[in-house]
Amino acid sequence: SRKVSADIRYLGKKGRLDDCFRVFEQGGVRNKYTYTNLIDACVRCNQLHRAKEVFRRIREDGIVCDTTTYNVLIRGYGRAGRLRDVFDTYNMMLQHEVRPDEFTLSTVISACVHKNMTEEVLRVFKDVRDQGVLLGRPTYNHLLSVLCHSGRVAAAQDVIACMRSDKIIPDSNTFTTLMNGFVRSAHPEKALEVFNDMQQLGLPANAVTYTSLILMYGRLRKISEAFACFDTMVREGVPPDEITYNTLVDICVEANDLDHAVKAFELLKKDPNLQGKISARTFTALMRAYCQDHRIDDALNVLDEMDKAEVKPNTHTYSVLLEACVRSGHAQLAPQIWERMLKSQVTPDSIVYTTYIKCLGKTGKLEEALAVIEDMQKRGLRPDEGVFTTLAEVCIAGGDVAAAHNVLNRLQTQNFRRT
RNA sequence: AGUGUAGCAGGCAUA
Repeated sequence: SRKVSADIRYLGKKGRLDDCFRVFEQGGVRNKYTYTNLIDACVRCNQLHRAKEVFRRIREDGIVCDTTTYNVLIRGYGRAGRLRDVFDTYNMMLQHEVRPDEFTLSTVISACVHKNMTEEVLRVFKDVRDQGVLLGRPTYNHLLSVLCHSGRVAAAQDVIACMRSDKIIPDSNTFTTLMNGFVRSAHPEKALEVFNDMQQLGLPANAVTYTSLILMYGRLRKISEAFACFDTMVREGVPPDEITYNTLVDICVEANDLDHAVKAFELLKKDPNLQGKISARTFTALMRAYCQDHRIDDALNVLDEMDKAEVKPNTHTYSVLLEACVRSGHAQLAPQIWERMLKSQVTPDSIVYTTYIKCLGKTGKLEEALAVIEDMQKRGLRPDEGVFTTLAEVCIAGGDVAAAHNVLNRLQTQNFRRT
């Protein structure tokens, strides 16, 4: 049983879901461990419908599942953004008298980030605490981050009080987490207050802390303050890391400030700690800056620069480029770029495919666009809702309504809900 | 035995 479970887990992490099922069936061991690992594998491979099916089979087999089984399923729903199912599963768990634990809380929190579901999160927090479970610092930090994100300052203060009564002293990470929550809330400037509190308590700020501050200035469209913050960081002896630079470039792009984006990129090049090593992520950020300015040539130059530096582009690189082609009226360049992508051994994902379909549609290549589905399947990729939706739009724009219907019918057979 | 846990980018949908 242990071996079967371990194999399923290993294969699931590798994305080899069919092998997981094979091992499960052939292993002949059916208990809560093998079942739970199988569900987990389905979730990791984004095959929620199979996860649900396995969960149903547990019951039919008369096996009692435990907290972990529910946690794994909840995580699956959370990743799919299906919040109602998250809480339905949670309630089912309580009904069956399976006790939620720290993992449950943390999983629910992850599911609720970016959604305004703080009441529900607080309820789970209360349930778990009522069980007498002592929570660790990471879980508290996680919880605080969601609360700040939703602007629930008072609730966050209550949680900090709970933390202290559990003898967990808020540390630098706690404060940084609070800042991050606020930066993404409706009131990014609150992050600065937290930063000041932190300084007063004498807690050290690290690269994450300063990067959050930089992001805050970006959100407030204060680019020069963001750069000043970067200078302070360096002066205080906190070495910026790659994410700091990426953030700097990104906020300039958001603010439509190409000059500063280039400046941030130059700063990175000069950083002795990074030794001139520039990742695909960073190059892509710079490309976005040019793309936003409709400077496709310059964006393509960045691609050349990557080749020269022997940095392999990734799927983001190409989706950014292709999207820029659509937006800047250069969709005719797409097939060339696509070939270049394949040549550099980048395996396109659904997002790159969707963007490519947009390009093909814009240049009236309906046939090619429709052929994309087969191309994806040949690669063992399951087209997602975005691919189908875009393809249908392209058909309609091309005046072929029948083809659009066809696409939507296929979408239904693929187990997707139509939106 | 198994699940979660501080900062970054792309299409579609959603507001």
